[in-house]
Amino acid sequence: MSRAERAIIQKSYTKIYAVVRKIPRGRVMTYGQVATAAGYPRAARLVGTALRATQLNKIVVPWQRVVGQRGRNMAQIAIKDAVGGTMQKKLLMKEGVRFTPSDGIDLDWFGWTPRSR
DNA sequence: ACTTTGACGACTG
DNA sequence: GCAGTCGCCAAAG
Repeated sequence: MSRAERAIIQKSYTKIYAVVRKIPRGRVMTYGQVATAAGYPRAARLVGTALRATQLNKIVVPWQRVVGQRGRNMAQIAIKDAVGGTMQKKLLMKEGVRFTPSDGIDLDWFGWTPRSR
């Protein structure tokens, strides 16, 4: 493990990863919800930065379960990061998450919060 | 030390 | 529904 990795992990990212790791299979959380649950109410961007770091540092977290507003997938992730054609949408569908015609997710059904089940 | 950027979100017009 | 603005906090330049 490099110094850079430890440095990043030790910071508040740990809280964010902890939250993400708790998301059950087949459920999703929005960036905003994760930020709030981690203790940063309106820092949705921080979550994005944190998840980005996990990929660069090969940290294992179910990042595909973190989606944008209303469950809408961010276009860039779907296309870009497809390291091997693995898109977030595909991964989620594999877990049983269903998408609306406009690529949205019904958060009332698939959404999850630390205190929901 | 300062500025820009970023897997975002809420609010406004 | 869409475009513009501001807020957040950390990393990168």
